[in-house]
This record gives sequence, C-alpha cells and structure tokens, in this order.
Amino acid sequence: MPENKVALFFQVFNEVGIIEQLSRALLQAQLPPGFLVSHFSVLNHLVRVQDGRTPLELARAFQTAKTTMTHTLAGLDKAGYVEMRPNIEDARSKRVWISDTGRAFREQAIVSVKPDLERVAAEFPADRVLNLLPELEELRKIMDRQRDEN
Amino acid sequence: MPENKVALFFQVFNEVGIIEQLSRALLQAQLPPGFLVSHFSVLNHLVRVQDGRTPLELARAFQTAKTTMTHTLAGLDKAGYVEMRPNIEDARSKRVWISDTGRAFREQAIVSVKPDLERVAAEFPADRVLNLLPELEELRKIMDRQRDEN
DNA sequence: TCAATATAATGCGATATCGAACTAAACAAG
DNA sequence: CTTGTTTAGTTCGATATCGCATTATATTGA
Repeated sequence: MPENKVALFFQVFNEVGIIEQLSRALLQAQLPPGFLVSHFSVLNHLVRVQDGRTPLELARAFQTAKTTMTHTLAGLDKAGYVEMRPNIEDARSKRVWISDTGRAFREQAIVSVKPDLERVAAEFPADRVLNLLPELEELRKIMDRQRDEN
Repeated sequence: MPENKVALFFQVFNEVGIIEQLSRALLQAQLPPGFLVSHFSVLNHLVRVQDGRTPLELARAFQTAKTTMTHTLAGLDKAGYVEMRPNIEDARSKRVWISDTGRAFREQAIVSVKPDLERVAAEFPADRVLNLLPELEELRKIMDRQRDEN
C-alpha cells in the first residue's frame, strides 16, 4: 500500500472523529445534567434493536468495557429509565428492559436536537447525506466484521 | 423537516460514531501501555498543522476542555515527546514543540496501524474512500463553523 | 459424575475527562 | 495610570471509563 493510501484512510478517520465529536456535543447539550450521550445511546439501542438485551450484548454493541456498561446501566436504572430483570435462560446474566419514562427520555432528546440537525441540513442537503449513508454503513460493517474475526 | 430527515441524520451520525470507535480501537491497540489516542492525536496535530501551538489552540482543535489538554500535555511532556516553552508574545501562555522522539513515536504508530488499514482497504477500495473524503470534509466544516457561531 | 475451564456480572483501583474556581497576565475604558 | 474585564493555564473535586481480580453459574470433557 502506497503511503498516500495510508494517509487517505487516516484523513477519513480523522474527519469521522471530528464529526463524531461535534455531533456528540450537539446531542449532549440537549441532555439534562447528569446524563451523557452514553445513557442516551443505550436507550436508543434498546428501542431500535430491541430491549431485553443482556449487559454483555450492550457492551459489545458499543465497544465498551463490561464494567463501563455496568456503570452506565446502574445510572439508567437509578433514574428509572431501564429495569434489570434476571435472565431466565442463564442465572449469571440479566436482561435490560426500557421503561416508559426511558422511552420518553429518548424521544425528548431526539426532539430537542432536531433544530440543530435542521441547521446542519440547511447547509448540507439531505440527499447528500442519503448518498453518504450506504458507504458509511458498508465501511462500518467491514470494520465490524474484521474486529469479530480476531 | 420531516421525521425521516431527522432519522437520516441520526443514522449517519450513528454510523460515524461506530466507525470512530472502531478506528480508534485499531490505533489504540498499536500504542504502548500508558498512551492513548489522545496523546497520538496531539502529536499528529503538531506535525500536520505545525508545532509551536498553544495549549488552548490544541484544546479548541480537539473540542476538549482546557483542563484535559493540560493533562494530556503533561503526559507527553513527562514522556519527553513534547517540550513546553514560554510564549514570548504572551507571558500567560505557552507554546508546545514536538521532540524528535515524539516524531518517532507518531511515525511508529502510523507504521504499526498500516496492516490494519490494508485489511480494511482490501474490502473497501481506496477510490471509494476518496469519494467519501470531500463529503465528510464539507460536513465537518459546516458543523465546525456552526459551532463557532455560537 | 465431577473436575477443569469458560462466561456474566461486579468490585476495586487507576486514569481520563470535565466543570468550577483560582491565579497571573493582558486588555480596555475612563 | 488604574481599575474592571477578559484570557491562558492550572488546581481541585466529581464522574466516566478501563483493566484486573473475584464470584457465581454454565459448559466441557474425562
């Protein structure tokens, strides 16, 4: 691989990193004190994918250490946004269920960040985002799979 | 803005977040114990942009709190990878210079991650990355500017 | 059957990151 | 000048995240 190819991937990952930080900041700014994007992300995952996930599944989904997920879930549980129930199929494990207030919290966050997204969309049209999406999806899938292969 | 537009931006930022985590993990895995991507990123910035930056400039460039940059720079200084000198133009301030060992550290990290990038490139061709880059750059610039406007 | 190994979650200590308060220097207005 | 305000960096306390070790349960294999 020529050096400019390495540099090219580096550049893209650099841009991705900056966009991640900026978008994270937009969402974070809309969350009430004491709640982080990590909390939102778990709730969002439980809604989008399906609740009843185990903590370990969640940790894997977010590439985070198990202990971090324990901590994040404790916060969500304390706030009443999730409920931790025993896993009937495995007594070592638990399953995480989102509550109605948890769902409301997630929806409120999404509504709150809408104006920010509109401001971005005003300059970067949705059709360009639409073109971007499948490329990013495939890149993500490739990297995700390669990670699992190790 | 229709709901699907909100969802579209959400999706893209979600993909971006996952790619960021995966690429960060690849780089992190190549760094010696005690060094994080945050350390590498600062060194990389000093090389790419120019060294002699002030800590505050660096903090802004990375969207991080000033105190975080103080901490990161202390680690780099302790390792001998940067040198902190007084800012002649402003006695409150400092300027950060990368050392030869700091440059070597950065270069080594880049070399080490090359195989990982090659593995990704084998499945996601460079020309697609090349198409992605300007779009991401523009999206980043827009979001960056909008942040400054507030 | 049961001993060895693997897995899920947690407890604990270390470090990263952050926000608030502080100090010193620079700047601005009178 | 000099006094009030802003700015650069740090200190300090709180919390997030991580790695390692531990406990409980599950799985495997002789």
